[in-house]
Amino acid sequence: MQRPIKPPTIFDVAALAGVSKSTVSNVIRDVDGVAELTRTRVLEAIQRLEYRPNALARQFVQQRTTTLGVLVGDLDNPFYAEMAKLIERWSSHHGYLAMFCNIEGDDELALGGVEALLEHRVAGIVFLASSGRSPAVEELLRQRAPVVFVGLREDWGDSVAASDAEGGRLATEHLIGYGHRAIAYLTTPAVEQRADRARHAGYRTAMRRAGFVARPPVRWIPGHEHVRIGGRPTALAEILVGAHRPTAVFVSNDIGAIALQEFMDVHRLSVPDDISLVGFDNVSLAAFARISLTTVAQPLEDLARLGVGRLVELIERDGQLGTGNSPRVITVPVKLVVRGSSGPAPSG
Amino acid sequence: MQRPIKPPTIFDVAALAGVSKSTVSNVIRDVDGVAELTRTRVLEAIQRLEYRPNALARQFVQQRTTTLGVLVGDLDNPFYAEMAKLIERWSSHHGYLAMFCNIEGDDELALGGVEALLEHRVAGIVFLASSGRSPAVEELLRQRAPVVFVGLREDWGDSVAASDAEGGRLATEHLIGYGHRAIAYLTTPAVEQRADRARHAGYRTAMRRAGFVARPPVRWIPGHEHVRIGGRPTALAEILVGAHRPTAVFVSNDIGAIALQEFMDVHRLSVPDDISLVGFDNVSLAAFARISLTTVAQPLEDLARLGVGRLVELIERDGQLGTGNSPRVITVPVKLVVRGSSGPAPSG
DNA sequence: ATGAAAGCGCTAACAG
DNA sequence: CTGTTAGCGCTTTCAT
Repeated sequence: MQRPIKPPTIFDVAALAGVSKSTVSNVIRDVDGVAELTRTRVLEAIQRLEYRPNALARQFVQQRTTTLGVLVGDLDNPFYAEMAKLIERWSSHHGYLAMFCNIEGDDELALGGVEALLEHRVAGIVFLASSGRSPAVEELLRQRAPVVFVGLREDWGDSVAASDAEGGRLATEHLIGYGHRAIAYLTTPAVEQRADRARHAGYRTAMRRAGFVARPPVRWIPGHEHVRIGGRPTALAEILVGAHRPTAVFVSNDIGAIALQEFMDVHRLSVPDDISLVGFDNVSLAAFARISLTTVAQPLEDLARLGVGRLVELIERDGQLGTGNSPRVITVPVKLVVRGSSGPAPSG
Repeated sequence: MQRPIKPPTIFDVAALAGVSKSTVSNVIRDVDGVAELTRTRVLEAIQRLEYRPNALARQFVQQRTTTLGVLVGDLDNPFYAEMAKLIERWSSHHGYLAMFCNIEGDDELALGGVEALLEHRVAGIVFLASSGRSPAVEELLRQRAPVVFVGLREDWGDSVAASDAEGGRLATEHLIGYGHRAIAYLTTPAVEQRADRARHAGYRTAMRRAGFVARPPVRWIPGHEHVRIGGRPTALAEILVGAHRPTAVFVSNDIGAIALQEFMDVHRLSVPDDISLVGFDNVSLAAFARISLTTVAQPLEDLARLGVGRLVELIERDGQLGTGNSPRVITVPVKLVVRGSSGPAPSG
């Protein structure tokens, strides 16, 4: 473990092989027009020295990197963890290395993260979470790094996301089909604003079509005892048992739904007998027998593949996306996965 | 969104401020001995141009980066996801950016990941999972990147890990305290070999002390219907109901334990009435009412803090860790968290 | 088919 | 206190 000695450079290889740097470079980059004999000699020298090209130098001179920046909402949330993994996989599939910044819903962190990524001259940035406010936005726009939003929408960049509104509608219609009419929509900060609104819009559509009254979103931070409706704080327990209590709740994300289920468990309320629950995302957790959450499945695989694909496209056919181009919006379909957390409305 | 135009360089700033590059550099690096007036002028120019130092160039010339490579076992596993998040947090706390490689238990991927990290001249590497085989090992050793293993041990580098053996002992003693004597040890590939062995050793210690017979590890890949004991494949279901069935199982990791719980649920076996379960890790999931897994808690926060701390130490006081130094091994304590998945042994 | 040479943006001596 | 200069390792014309 003797580190002080510096790694060999292209020059060392050239010397050992008895050729010039350029020739070595040509061999490395696999340009043709190198004599077979020379090539072998160089390759041998590379082996002997355990030469490893300095990506820094290469990227520096080429003025472009093969690194993608990824802004993640919160790796503790399995939805993000699963997405992050897939993004990484597709990045490396395209020959890019992924650099993650976990922003934990914190705008400061997000800004710092973007800053760092930009300084490292990442070739592009994947947003798995929006920074909420816009400073980072402006940074990026002007700092001209290609950007793609995956799993959410922003109007200043390309995005690949599921059809949230349709998901909301499907979830709600499913509950309506079970005879529910007092259906609430509950959301948590883990969901991006846009997605949240779209899911609620889908919910409203379904309710309206069925002739039921749509309620405003119930905002909950899992772990807290109270929620907000409009601006008004109310005890969550009260909402679940009060006079206007819903017989079903559509929750904007699985982790939120599971947390709510947990809350109900603790308060001795039955799912789905007292209240049916439907989530959104279909994280792997949702499939466990003990959780068995009915949910709207997002095609994670597609989101990642299309998202990274689009970003790489932007990067590689570089800048000429005419100034005024409106962002490309890609939508992938969702589908309902019915499990045990939803059931018939109590008769009465 | 007009990207073609190149970002401003230190030279542009110098020109605008009417000073030399060095002066700008001095301002940026905050070396003292720059006239207040000059500094302001430079700062202004930086603002006006939205200049952002090129980390690539800086790192290139300094011959050192502020990037840490992280090899993650599998982000789908909440244990790794949680660790990854904490590693990232502590990295950035020390001024380093984290680059993740998700290796999904695949040696090829691991090797490729290490290769890429090395080419990017990362300042150091955190292993959250070992590469299993040793090629990557040799690479690194000779390529001299400081390395630290977090949550596992390897004999060729520093490590920060929980006291696995003690954890195994605690878990087993807990079960023994409940009157169990037919206790099995079950493990899955999600756990590193060393950790696995140490946890099993702890189990054996406890069993021996109590005068019970320790069994060889049951190896299970969650999702599969059969397991291996020694080399012999057997149906998992059979093991759980057969004549020699255990009344308690200590599982080497939470995700495995939860999967086993799931398996039992599906097969209509009760936890803990038929079989008690104890896991290892204490992932956040384990605390859910519906899971309620008794487990051995690893202090994730400490692991991450100490691991990154040690790595940074190695990096910053650079090479002189005498050639023959045996690796520094840091051990953090574990503690048992008792929940509902363990209970008294059936009387009989 | 190979080599020579000019930089990429920045830092770090060293002069002034 | 500020400017000059010599690289860092590599790619990329352009000659040979």
